[in-house]
Amino acid sequence: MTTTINSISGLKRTRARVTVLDILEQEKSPVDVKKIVDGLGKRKVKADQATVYRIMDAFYKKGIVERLELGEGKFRYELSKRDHHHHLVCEKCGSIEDVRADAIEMLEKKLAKNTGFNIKRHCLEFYGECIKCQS
Amino acid sequence: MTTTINSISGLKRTRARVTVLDILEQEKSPVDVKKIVDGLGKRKVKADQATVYRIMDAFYKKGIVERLELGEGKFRYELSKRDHHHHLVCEKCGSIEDVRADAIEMLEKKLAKNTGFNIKRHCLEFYGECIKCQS
DNA sequence: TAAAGTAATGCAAGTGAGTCGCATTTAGGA
DNA sequence: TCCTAAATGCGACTCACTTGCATTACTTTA
Repeated sequence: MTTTINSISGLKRTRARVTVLDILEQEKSPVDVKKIVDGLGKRKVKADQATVYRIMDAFYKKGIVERLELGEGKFRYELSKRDHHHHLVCEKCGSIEDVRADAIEMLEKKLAKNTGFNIKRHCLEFYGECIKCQS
Repeated sequence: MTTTINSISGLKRTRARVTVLDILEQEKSPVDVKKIVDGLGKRKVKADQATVYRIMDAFYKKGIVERLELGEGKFRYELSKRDHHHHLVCEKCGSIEDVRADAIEMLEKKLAKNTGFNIKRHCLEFYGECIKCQS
């Protein structure tokens, strides 16, 4: 299934935006803005970095992408998938694997009930060493 | 219980560092570097921001403080407490409450077993609306 | 308690991520 | 095809954080 801008009203279907979506679809790991700008360049689509920041911001606000902070002091983005998931971040090689953790949803409900806090989303990431780096 | 630098070998006990620890003890919520610099100023301890960044980095590497990214594009710090906890971040007023979520530890063990990933730490934060802001 | 050596700091400049204002271009509806 | 709001490019700017280097000040040891 490919993500299209048409499916989200309010955003014009520009060359840059379409190509950004394409880049996000190719990538299995969350990407930063720099990588997106590079990816656009490779595809002969020139777009200023300010434009890319604005695109990512628009996509984020529309819920088209998720925005992650992985302890690097910058944001990474990935397409919002239907299956909510989290990440295993290797602190040695920087690889990022997806991982499901359904138990969180229940925990979230419980916490909301106990604290009265209206929890809308959460962020759960695991850091350590991937299998390759353990050898 | 007060945190002391003596208890962690390898760091000199300077005025700035002692005062930073004091500031962290006073604060219930995780603080950013700006607030620490301000806090030092209020206590008549002048310290350059570069120094504060170096102090926080040293504390973080020694495990004296935890370093958090709460979706703001900057880091916050809090004293490493014996009881591991997470945060409820209000997206309206910015308040940050502590919350325990022991279930995570079990989940982490399970994930490590299933994936082969050597998980060393995790980051779990909840975002939404606090009770006050719900009125 | 003074000297010495190393770690910490101040200062100033630099980097990198992200933002903003404004003039120009373009998508897409009339 | 025309018109207009939305999107973009460009340049300058902010903000978090870092670095190099000269100076200061802990702490050890004599």
